[in-house]
Amino acid sequence: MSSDPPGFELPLRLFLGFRTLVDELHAELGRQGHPDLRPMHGFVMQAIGTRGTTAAELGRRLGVSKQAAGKTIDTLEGLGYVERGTDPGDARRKIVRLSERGVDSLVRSARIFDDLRARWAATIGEDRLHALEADLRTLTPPDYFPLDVPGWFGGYQ
Amino acid sequence: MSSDPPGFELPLRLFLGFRTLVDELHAELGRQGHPDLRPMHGFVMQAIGTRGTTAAELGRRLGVSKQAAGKTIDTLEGLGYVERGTDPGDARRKIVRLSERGVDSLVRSARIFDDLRARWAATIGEDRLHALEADLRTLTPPDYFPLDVPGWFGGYQ
DNA sequence: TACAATCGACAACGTGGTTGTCTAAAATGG
DNA sequence: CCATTTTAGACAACCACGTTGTCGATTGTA
Repeated sequence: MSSDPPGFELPLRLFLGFRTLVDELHAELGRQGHPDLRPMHGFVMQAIGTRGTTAAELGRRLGVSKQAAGKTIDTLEGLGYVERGTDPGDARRKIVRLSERGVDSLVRSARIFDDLRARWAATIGEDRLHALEADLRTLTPPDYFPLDVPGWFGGYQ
Repeated sequence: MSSDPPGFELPLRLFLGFRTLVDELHAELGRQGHPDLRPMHGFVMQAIGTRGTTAAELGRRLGVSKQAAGKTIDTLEGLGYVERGTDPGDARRKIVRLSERGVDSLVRSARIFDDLRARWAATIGEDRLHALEADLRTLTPPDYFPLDVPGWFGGYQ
């Protein structure tokens, strides 16, 4: 099929779709009181979850070292999105939990993403969007959540 | 429509699709003699093009400072993928051109991406993949090529 | 009880990004 | 024609995020 698009357009479009959605999310998030959040912060907080976790566990979940996870937690703690506590059953562990502000940002993010999805559905149709999501679900690994994006893309080794 | 997927799945799937394709590209690229290329290098070389460019122009094209573009060129030059030359008509400008090795990596990348696209077409069907590409083309800006990914995602401001 | 494994912290380093400053060369304008 | 502004590239200082290596403290285990 010589009429097929060249293969390099596909990754570019996927990235642009991702970037467009995330940029619009953060523009709106900024208007709603969270101007200092970066794209990766949302993924990290999602990975922390409502039950909390530790730096080492977070690192494993995100595919980065525990030191890198610890630094990111430092940043989020400085911004007021997470809080550190102790584990009564294990003096080594320090539990990281979302603060009220952290939960608020996740709630708003979910709502904004729903709105953005609705706009996409209005543009190409709900059936087409549904098919797009279904196809991507087929083509991508199910439980994969890599968050080493800066290093992965730019190359820290 | 309470049966619609939550909005946050869409950006995640788009990113995973992008990441899956690029990871498989670089795995194969590594087997074909280019093990030290990072994801961003391909985008940068694509932006340099066969006609060559300058650091300042490259920075404008990629949305980063000329200093950042210059550093990336330093890296690619050290890896042997680009070469610096002078501009006979303007002593200030230093033209950056793809080396033979750089062109080879782009040719191989294009072929590998075509193969990966064919595999996706075999999985979900050429018509569905065609629709997916067409929809993404509708939903994303046409001539946008942002390469500040590490900073954009992680946050250098 | 001695030993191994785990957690969190610290240090050193590499890479990519930024801004600011500087010199040289080119474009502009009176 | 010359003075001024603009542009390109190099250099330095700095920040963010990643890595590996090391360490003390705590927990699990043979």
